Amino acid sequence: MKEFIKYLLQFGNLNQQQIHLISSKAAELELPKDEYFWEAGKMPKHIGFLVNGIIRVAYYDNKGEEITKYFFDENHLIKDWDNFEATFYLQAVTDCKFITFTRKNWKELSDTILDWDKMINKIMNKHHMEKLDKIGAMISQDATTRYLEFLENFPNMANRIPLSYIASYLGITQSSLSRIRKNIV
Amino acid sequence: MKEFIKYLLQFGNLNQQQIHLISSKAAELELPKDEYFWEAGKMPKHIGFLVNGIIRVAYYDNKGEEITKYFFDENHLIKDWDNFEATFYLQAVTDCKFITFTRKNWKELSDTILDWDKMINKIMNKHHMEKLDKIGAMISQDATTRYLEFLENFPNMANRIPLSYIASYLGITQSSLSRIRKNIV
DNA sequence: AAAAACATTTGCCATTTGGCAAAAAGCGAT
DNA sequence: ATCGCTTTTTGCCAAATGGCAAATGTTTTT
Repeated sequence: MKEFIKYLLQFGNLNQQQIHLISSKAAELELPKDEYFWEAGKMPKHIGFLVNGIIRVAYYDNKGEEITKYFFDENHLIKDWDNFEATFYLQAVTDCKFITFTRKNWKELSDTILDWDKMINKIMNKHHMEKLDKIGAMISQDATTRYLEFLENFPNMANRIPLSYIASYLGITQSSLSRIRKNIV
Repeated sequence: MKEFIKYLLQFGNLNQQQIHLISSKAAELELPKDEYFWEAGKMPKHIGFLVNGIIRVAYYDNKGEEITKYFFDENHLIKDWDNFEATFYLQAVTDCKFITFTRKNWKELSDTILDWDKMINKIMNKHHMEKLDKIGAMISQDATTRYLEFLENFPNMANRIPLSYIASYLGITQSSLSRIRKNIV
Protein backbone atom coordinates (compact mmCIF):
# COMPACT_ATOMS: atom_id res chain seq x y z
CA MET A 1 0.00 0.00 0.00
CA LYS A 2 2.85 2.30 0.83
CA GLU A 3 4.08 1.99 -2.74
CA PHE A 4 0.79 3.16 -4.11
CA ILE A 5 0.63 6.20 -1.87
CA LYS A 6 4.20 7.06 -2.70
CA TYR A 7 3.32 6.73 -6.35
CA LEU A 8 0.26 8.96 -6.02
CA LEU A 9 2.21 11.65 -4.21
CA GLN A 10 4.33 12.12 -7.30
CA PHE A 11 1.27 13.53 -8.99
CA GLY A 12 -0.22 15.75 -6.32
CA ASN A 13 -0.62 16.32 -2.61
CA LEU A 14 -2.62 14.26 -0.17
CA ASN A 15 -3.14 14.87 3.50
CA GLN A 16 -3.06 12.21 6.17
CA GLN A 17 -6.81 11.89 6.25
CA GLN A 18 -7.02 11.39 2.51
CA ILE A 19 -4.29 8.80 2.58
CA HIS A 20 -6.20 6.98 5.24
CA LEU A 21 -9.37 7.08 3.18
CA ILE A 22 -7.58 5.67 0.16
CA SER A 23 -6.10 2.85 2.20
CA SER A 24 -9.46 1.98 3.65
CA LYS A 25 -10.94 1.50 0.19
CA ALA A 26 -8.17 -0.66 -1.15
CA ALA A 27 -7.87 -4.42 -1.27
CA GLU A 28 -5.00 -6.72 -2.06
CA LEU A 29 -5.05 -9.21 -4.87
CA GLU A 30 -2.61 -11.94 -5.77
CA LEU A 31 -2.92 -13.08 -9.35
CA PRO A 32 -1.04 -16.23 -10.31
CA LYS A 33 0.85 -16.49 -13.56
CA ASP A 34 -1.27 -16.88 -16.70
CA GLU A 35 -4.50 -15.79 -15.05
CA TYR A 36 -6.46 -12.78 -16.24
CA PHE A 37 -6.87 -9.43 -14.59
CA TRP A 38 -9.28 -8.24 -17.24
CA GLU A 39 -10.96 -10.29 -19.90
CA ALA A 40 -11.98 -9.11 -23.34
CA GLY A 41 -15.70 -8.50 -23.68
CA LYS A 42 -16.25 -8.12 -19.97
CA MET A 43 -16.51 -4.98 -17.97
CA PRO A 44 -13.32 -4.55 -15.94
CA LYS A 45 -14.44 -5.16 -12.38
CA HIS A 46 -11.70 -3.31 -10.62
CA ILE A 47 -8.99 -0.80 -11.00
CA GLY A 48 -5.60 -1.96 -9.94
CA PHE A 49 -2.17 -0.81 -9.02
CA LEU A 50 0.41 -3.40 -9.96
CA VAL A 51 2.82 -3.79 -7.08
CA ASN A 52 4.66 -6.82 -8.27
CA GLY A 53 4.97 -8.83 -11.45
CA ILE A 54 4.40 -8.29 -15.14
CA ILE A 55 1.12 -7.96 -16.98
CA ARG A 56 0.65 -8.11 -20.71
CA VAL A 57 -2.08 -6.50 -22.77
CA ALA A 58 -3.20 -8.68 -25.64
CA TYR A 59 -5.99 -9.41 -28.07
CA TYR A 60 -6.82 -11.62 -31.01
CA ASP A 61 -6.61 -10.05 -34.44
CA ASN A 62 -8.99 -10.81 -37.28
CA LYS A 63 -6.93 -13.82 -38.31
CA GLY A 64 -7.27 -15.32 -34.86
CA GLU A 65 -3.66 -14.58 -34.06
CA GLU A 66 -2.91 -13.54 -30.54
CA ILE A 67 -1.14 -10.18 -30.45
CA THR A 68 0.62 -8.73 -27.46
CA LYS A 69 0.18 -4.98 -27.42
CA TYR A 70 2.05 -3.92 -24.36
CA PHE A 71 3.58 -4.84 -21.04
CA PHE A 72 3.09 -3.30 -17.63
CA ASP A 73 5.50 -3.80 -14.83
CA GLU A 74 5.86 -2.89 -11.18
CA ASN A 75 4.30 0.30 -9.89
CA HIS A 76 1.83 0.95 -12.59
CA LEU A 77 -1.78 2.01 -12.32
CA ILE A 78 -4.10 -0.06 -14.46
CA LYS A 79 -7.33 1.69 -15.19
CA ASP A 80 -9.67 1.89 -18.15
CA TRP A 81 -10.70 5.20 -19.58
CA ASP A 82 -14.39 5.03 -19.42
CA ASN A 83 -16.78 2.43 -18.26
CA PHE A 84 -16.43 0.37 -21.39
CA GLU A 85 -16.01 -3.28 -21.95
CA ALA A 86 -12.44 -4.16 -22.46
CA THR A 87 -11.56 -4.96 -26.07
CA PHE A 88 -8.47 -6.81 -24.99
CA TYR A 89 -7.38 -8.83 -22.04
CA LEU A 90 -4.79 -8.38 -19.35
CA GLN A 91 -2.92 -11.47 -18.39
CA ALA A 92 -0.34 -12.11 -15.72
CA VAL A 93 2.98 -13.00 -17.31
CA THR A 94 4.45 -13.76 -13.90
CA ASP A 95 2.77 -14.06 -10.52
CA CYS A 96 1.40 -10.62 -9.74
CA LYS A 97 0.41 -8.64 -6.69
CA PHE A 98 -2.11 -5.82 -6.93
CA ILE A 99 -3.73 -3.16 -4.85
CA THR A 100 -7.28 -3.04 -6.19
CA PHE A 101 -10.31 -0.81 -5.91
CA THR A 102 -13.86 -1.62 -6.83
CA ARG A 103 -15.51 0.82 -9.19
CA LYS A 104 -17.76 1.90 -6.39
CA ASN A 105 -14.91 2.65 -4.02
CA TRP A 106 -13.01 4.41 -6.73
CA LYS A 107 -16.01 6.62 -7.41
CA GLU A 108 -16.13 7.54 -3.75
CA LEU A 109 -12.50 8.57 -3.79
CA SER A 110 -13.19 10.66 -6.85
CA ASP A 111 -16.16 12.32 -5.13
CA THR A 112 -14.41 12.89 -1.83
CA ILE A 113 -10.88 13.88 -2.70
CA LEU A 114 -10.84 17.24 -4.39
CA ASP A 115 -7.95 16.76 -6.77
CA TRP A 116 -8.35 13.02 -7.26
CA ASP A 117 -9.58 13.21 -10.84
CA LYS A 118 -6.89 15.68 -11.74
CA MET A 119 -4.18 13.46 -10.32
CA ILE A 120 -5.49 10.38 -12.04
CA ASN A 121 -5.75 12.25 -15.30
CA LYS A 122 -2.15 13.30 -14.99
CA ILE A 123 -1.14 9.70 -14.46
CA MET A 124 -3.17 8.39 -17.34
CA ASN A 125 -1.83 11.04 -19.67
CA LYS A 126 1.71 10.25 -18.70
CA HIS A 127 1.13 6.57 -19.36
CA HIS A 128 -0.44 7.28 -22.67
CA MET A 129 2.45 9.42 -23.78
CA GLU A 130 4.94 6.75 -22.78
CA LYS A 131 3.01 4.07 -24.58
CA LEU A 132 2.74 6.13 -27.72
CA ASP A 133 6.43 6.92 -27.64
CA LYS A 134 7.44 3.32 -27.24
CA ILE A 135 5.07 1.92 -29.79
CA GLY A 136 5.43 4.78 -32.23
CA ALA A 137 9.18 4.53 -32.30
CA MET A 138 8.99 0.89 -33.35
CA ILE A 139 7.54 1.60 -36.72
CA SER A 140 10.21 2.59 -39.19
CA GLN A 141 12.86 0.48 -37.52
CA ASP A 142 14.14 -2.97 -38.29
CA ALA A 143 13.57 -5.91 -36.00
CA THR A 144 16.96 -5.77 -34.31
CA THR A 145 16.60 -2.11 -33.42
CA ARG A 146 13.11 -2.75 -32.14
CA TYR A 147 14.38 -5.47 -29.88
CA LEU A 148 17.20 -3.32 -28.56
CA GLU A 149 14.71 -0.59 -27.83
CA PHE A 150 12.47 -3.07 -26.10
CA LEU A 151 15.36 -3.92 -23.83
CA GLU A 152 15.74 -0.25 -22.97
CA ASN A 153 12.07 0.47 -22.61
CA PHE A 154 11.33 -2.54 -20.47
CA PRO A 155 14.45 -3.06 -18.42
CA ASN A 156 14.80 -6.29 -16.47
CA MET A 157 11.78 -7.73 -18.17
CA ALA A 158 13.32 -9.59 -21.11
CA ASN A 159 14.24 -12.62 -19.03
CA ARG A 160 10.91 -12.77 -17.28
CA ILE A 161 8.74 -12.72 -20.42
CA PRO A 162 8.51 -15.70 -22.77
CA LEU A 163 10.08 -15.15 -26.15
CA SER A 164 6.78 -15.69 -27.91
CA TYR A 165 5.16 -12.72 -26.19
CA ILE A 166 8.07 -10.46 -26.90
CA ALA A 167 8.13 -11.52 -30.54
CA SER A 168 4.45 -10.78 -30.84
CA TYR A 169 4.92 -7.38 -29.24
CA LEU A 170 7.71 -6.59 -31.68
CA GLY A 171 5.66 -7.80 -34.62
CA ILE A 172 8.10 -10.50 -35.69
CA THR A 173 8.14 -14.28 -35.59
CA GLN A 174 9.59 -16.27 -32.74
CA SER A 175 12.31 -17.67 -34.94
CA SER A 176 13.35 -14.22 -36.07
CA LEU A 177 13.61 -13.02 -32.50
CA SER A 178 15.58 -16.09 -31.56
CA ARG A 179 18.06 -15.36 -34.35
CA ILE A 180 18.27 -11.71 -33.41
CA ARG A 181 19.09 -12.62 -29.84
CA LYS A 182 21.82 -14.92 -31.01
CA ASN A 183 23.38 -12.19 -33.10
CA ILE A 184 23.30 -9.60 -30.35
CA VAL A 185 25.22 -11.56 -27.77
CA MET B 1 -16.25 28.78 -35.76
CA LYS B 2 -19.55 26.97 -35.99
CA GLU B 3 -17.71 23.76 -36.70
CA PHE B 4 -15.70 24.06 -33.51
CA ILE B 5 -18.75 24.66 -31.35
CA LYS B 6 -20.53 21.77 -32.98
CA TYR B 7 -17.50 19.65 -32.29
CA LEU B 8 -17.34 20.72 -28.65
CA LEU B 9 -21.01 19.98 -28.10
CA GLN B 10 -20.33 16.33 -28.84
CA PHE B 11 -18.40 16.20 -25.60
CA GLY B 12 -20.59 18.17 -23.23
CA ASN B 13 -23.12 20.94 -22.93
CA LEU B 14 -22.55 24.63 -23.38
CA ASN B 15 -25.05 27.41 -22.94
CA GLN B 16 -25.39 30.38 -25.25
CA GLN B 17 -23.31 32.59 -23.02
CA GLN B 18 -20.47 30.13 -22.88
CA ILE B 19 -20.53 29.67 -26.63
CA HIS B 20 -20.30 33.39 -27.00
CA LEU B 21 -17.35 33.54 -24.64
CA ILE B 22 -15.52 30.87 -26.56
CA SER B 23 -16.08 32.64 -29.84
CA SER B 24 -14.82 35.91 -28.42
CA LYS B 25 -11.52 34.30 -27.45
CA ALA B 26 -10.90 32.61 -30.77
CA ALA B 27 -8.91 33.80 -33.76
CA GLU B 28 -8.65 32.53 -37.30
CA LEU B 29 -5.41 31.39 -38.84
CA GLU B 30 -4.60 30.44 -42.39
CA LEU B 31 -1.48 28.36 -42.66
CA PRO B 32 -0.12 27.83 -46.18
CA LYS B 33 1.16 24.48 -47.30
CA ASP B 34 4.56 23.43 -45.89
CA GLU B 35 4.56 25.99 -43.12
CA TYR B 36 4.73 25.04 -39.46
CA PHE B 37 2.03 25.22 -36.85
CA TRP B 38 4.38 24.11 -34.11
CA GLU B 39 8.12 23.81 -34.27
CA ALA B 40 10.25 21.35 -32.37
CA GLY B 41 12.06 22.87 -29.41
CA LYS B 42 9.73 25.80 -29.15
CA MET B 43 6.84 26.23 -26.83
CA PRO B 44 3.62 25.86 -28.81
CA LYS B 45 2.21 29.35 -28.91
CA HIS B 46 -1.40 28.47 -29.47
CA ILE B 47 -3.92 25.76 -29.35
CA GLY B 48 -5.76 25.16 -32.55
CA PHE B 49 -8.78 23.53 -34.05
CA LEU B 50 -8.10 22.41 -37.59
CA VAL B 51 -11.02 23.40 -39.75
CA ASN B 52 -9.54 22.64 -43.12
CA GLY B 53 -6.52 20.89 -44.52
CA ILE B 54 -4.10 18.24 -43.35
CA ILE B 55 -1.37 18.52 -40.76
CA ARG B 56 1.40 16.06 -40.20
CA VAL B 57 3.30 15.38 -37.00
CA ALA B 58 6.97 14.69 -37.60
CA TYR B 59 10.41 14.68 -36.09
CA TYR B 60 13.99 13.77 -36.88
CA ASP B 61 15.26 10.50 -35.50
CA ASN B 62 18.79 9.97 -34.22
CA LYS B 63 20.03 9.24 -37.75
CA GLY B 64 18.75 12.57 -38.97
CA GLU B 65 15.95 10.92 -40.88
CA GLU B 66 12.68 12.71 -40.95
CA ILE B 67 9.87 10.54 -39.60
CA THR B 68 6.19 11.26 -39.97
CA LYS B 69 4.36 10.09 -36.88
CA TYR B 70 0.78 10.99 -37.63
CA PHE B 71 -1.69 12.97 -39.65
CA PHE B 72 -4.51 15.20 -38.52
CA ASP B 73 -7.34 16.15 -40.75
CA GLU B 74 -10.41 18.35 -40.66
CA ASN B 75 -12.18 18.91 -37.36
CA HIS B 76 -9.47 18.02 -35.00
CA LEU B 77 -8.35 19.78 -31.86
CA ILE B 78 -4.61 20.25 -31.67
CA LYS B 79 -3.41 20.78 -28.16
CA ASP B 80 -0.35 19.78 -26.20
CA TRP B 81 -0.67 17.97 -22.91
CA ASP B 82 1.27 20.18 -20.63
CA ASN B 83 3.17 23.31 -21.09
CA PHE B 84 6.13 21.59 -22.56
CA GLU B 85 8.28 22.36 -25.50
CA ALA B 86 7.23 20.36 -28.47
CA THR B 87 9.59 17.51 -29.29
CA PHE B 88 8.26 17.32 -32.81
CA TYR B 89 6.86 19.70 -35.34
CA LEU B 90 3.49 20.13 -36.95
CA GLN B 91 3.59 20.99 -40.59
CA ALA B 92 0.83 21.83 -43.03
CA VAL B 93 0.63 19.16 -45.72
CA THR B 94 -1.96 21.21 -47.58
CA ASP B 95 -3.14 24.76 -47.04
CA CYS B 96 -4.81 24.78 -43.65
CA LYS B 97 -7.38 26.84 -41.81
CA PHE B 98 -7.45 26.96 -38.03
CA ILE B 99 -9.41 28.38 -35.18
CA THR B 100 -6.75 29.27 -32.63
CA PHE B 101 -6.58 30.27 -28.98
CA THR B 102 -3.68 31.84 -27.18
CA ARG B 103 -2.63 30.06 -24.02
CA LYS B 104 -3.89 32.99 -22.02
CA ASN B 105 -7.31 32.89 -23.58
CA TRP B 106 -7.48 29.15 -23.24
CA LYS B 107 -6.69 29.45 -19.56
CA GLU B 108 -9.52 31.91 -19.16
CA LEU B 109 -11.94 29.50 -20.76
CA SER B 110 -10.71 26.80 -18.45
CA ASP B 111 -11.21 29.06 -15.44
CA THR B 112 -14.60 30.35 -16.49
CA ILE B 113 -16.40 27.40 -17.98
CA LEU B 114 -17.13 24.84 -15.33
CA ASP B 115 -16.82 21.67 -17.35
CA TRP B 116 -14.24 22.94 -19.81
CA ASP B 117 -11.37 20.86 -18.52
CA LYS B 118 -13.52 17.78 -18.33
CA MET B 119 -14.65 18.22 -21.93
CA ILE B 120 -11.17 18.81 -23.20
CA ASN B 121 -9.91 15.80 -21.33
CA LYS B 122 -12.56 13.66 -22.95
CA ILE B 123 -11.48 14.89 -26.34
CA MET B 124 -7.81 14.34 -25.72
CA ASN B 125 -8.41 10.86 -24.38
CA LYS B 126 -10.46 9.95 -27.40
CA HIS B 127 -7.74 11.20 -29.70
CA HIS B 128 -5.13 9.29 -27.82
CA MET B 129 -7.07 6.08 -28.01
CA GLU B 130 -7.57 6.49 -31.73
CA LYS B 131 -3.93 7.22 -32.28
CA LEU B 132 -2.85 4.22 -30.25
CA ASP B 133 -5.25 1.99 -32.12
CA LYS B 134 -4.07 3.12 -35.51
CA ILE B 135 -0.40 3.04 -34.74
CA GLY B 136 -0.53 -0.06 -32.59
CA ALA B 137 -2.28 -2.08 -35.25
CA MET B 138 0.48 -1.36 -37.74
CA ILE B 139 3.07 -3.36 -35.92
CA SER B 140 2.75 -7.04 -36.69
CA GLN B 141 1.42 -6.42 -40.18
CA ASP B 142 3.17 -6.39 -43.53
CA ALA B 143 3.55 -3.24 -45.56
CA THR B 144 0.60 -3.88 -47.86
CA THR B 145 -1.80 -4.43 -44.98
CA ARG B 146 -0.46 -1.33 -43.29
CA TYR B 147 -1.15 0.73 -46.37
CA LEU B 148 -4.66 -0.67 -46.75
CA GLU B 149 -5.32 0.21 -43.15
CA PHE B 150 -3.94 3.66 -43.69
CA LEU B 151 -6.49 4.10 -46.46
CA GLU B 152 -9.26 3.14 -44.07
CA ASN B 153 -7.97 5.12 -41.13
CA PHE B 154 -7.35 8.29 -43.09
CA PRO B 155 -10.05 8.32 -45.75
CA ASN B 156 -9.73 10.83 -48.56
CA MET B 157 -6.27 11.73 -47.49
CA ALA B 158 -4.13 9.43 -49.61
CA ASN B 159 -4.33 11.62 -52.67
CA ARG B 160 -3.64 14.81 -50.76
CA ILE B 161 -0.51 13.61 -49.00
CA PRO B 162 2.80 13.14 -50.84
CA LEU B 163 3.90 9.55 -51.14
CA SER B 164 7.07 10.23 -49.20
CA TYR B 165 5.18 11.28 -46.08
CA ILE B 166 2.88 8.29 -46.22
CA ALA B 167 5.81 5.94 -46.70
CA SER B 168 7.53 7.46 -43.70
CA TYR B 169 4.38 7.08 -41.62
CA LEU B 170 4.11 3.44 -42.61
CA GLY B 171 7.75 2.85 -41.89
CA ILE B 172 8.65 1.74 -45.40
CA THR B 173 10.61 3.27 -48.27
CA GLN B 174 9.07 5.34 -51.01
CA SER B 175 9.88 2.75 -53.62
CA SER B 176 8.21 0.03 -51.61
CA LEU B 177 5.07 2.08 -51.25
CA SER B 178 5.08 2.87 -54.91
CA ARG B 179 5.25 -0.85 -55.71
CA ILE B 180 2.53 -1.65 -53.22
CA ARG B 181 0.26 0.91 -54.79
CA LYS B 182 0.86 -0.59 -58.20
CA ASN B 183 -0.07 -4.05 -57.00
CA ILE B 184 -3.23 -2.93 -55.27
CA VAL B 185 -4.87 -1.31 -58.25
C1' DA C 1 13.76 -41.40 -13.85
C1' DA C 2 10.85 -41.34 -17.68
C1' DA C 3 7.34 -39.33 -20.23
C1' DA C 4 4.80 -35.61 -21.78
C1' DA C 5 4.11 -30.90 -22.72
C1' DC C 6 5.96 -26.72 -23.87
C1' DA C 7 9.58 -23.27 -25.32
C1' DT C 8 13.45 -22.14 -28.03
C1' DT C 9 16.75 -22.77 -31.67
C1' DT C 10 18.16 -24.11 -36.20
C1' DG C 11 18.14 -25.30 -41.26
C1' DC C 12 16.36 -24.58 -45.64
C1' DC C 13 14.20 -21.91 -48.90
C1' DA C 14 10.55 -18.42 -50.42
C1' DT C 15 8.99 -13.86 -50.06
C1' DT C 16 9.24 -9.19 -48.72
C1' DT C 17 11.54 -5.08 -48.27
C1' DG C 18 15.67 -2.05 -48.70
C1' DG C 19 19.37 0.51 -51.25
C1' DC C 20 20.77 2.82 -55.00
C1' DA C 21 20.47 4.92 -59.35
C1' DA C 22 18.26 5.94 -63.53
C1' DA C 23 14.06 6.82 -66.02
C1' DA C 24 9.58 8.67 -66.31
C1' DA C 25 5.96 11.60 -64.95
C1' DG C 26 4.08 15.77 -62.94
C1' DC C 27 4.20 20.69 -62.17
C1' DG C 28 5.12 25.50 -62.14
C1' DA C 29 7.50 29.41 -64.30
C1' DT C 30 8.85 31.45 -68.43
C1' DA D 1 6.02 24.17 -75.79
C1' DT D 2 10.16 24.16 -73.07
C1' DC D 3 13.12 24.24 -69.18
C1' DG D 4 14.14 23.19 -64.44
C1' DC D 5 12.67 21.17 -60.31
C1' DT D 6 10.37 17.78 -57.57
C1' DT D 7 7.89 13.50 -57.08
C1' DT D 8 7.00 8.92 -58.37
C1' DT D 9 8.07 4.72 -60.77
C1' DT D 10 11.28 1.01 -62.23
C1' DG D 11 15.16 -2.18 -62.51
C1' DC D 12 18.61 -4.63 -60.37
C1' DC D 13 20.45 -6.95 -56.69
C1' DA D 14 21.35 -7.50 -51.57
C1' DA D 15 19.62 -8.01 -47.00
C1' DA D 16 16.00 -8.96 -43.76
C1' DT D 17 12.24 -11.56 -42.42
C1' DG D 18 8.76 -15.25 -42.84
C1' DG D 19 7.09 -20.16 -43.12
C1' DC D 20 7.58 -24.66 -41.99
C1' DA D 21 9.41 -28.57 -39.82
C1' DA D 22 12.78 -30.89 -37.26
C1' DA D 23 15.99 -30.75 -33.41
C1' DT D 24 17.19 -29.35 -29.08
C1' DG D 25 16.39 -27.62 -24.51
C1' DT D 26 13.33 -26.83 -20.31
C1' DT D 27 9.72 -27.58 -17.25
C1' DT D 28 6.04 -30.17 -15.40
C1' DT D 29 3.66 -34.34 -14.60
C1' DT D 30 3.39 -39.02 -13.72
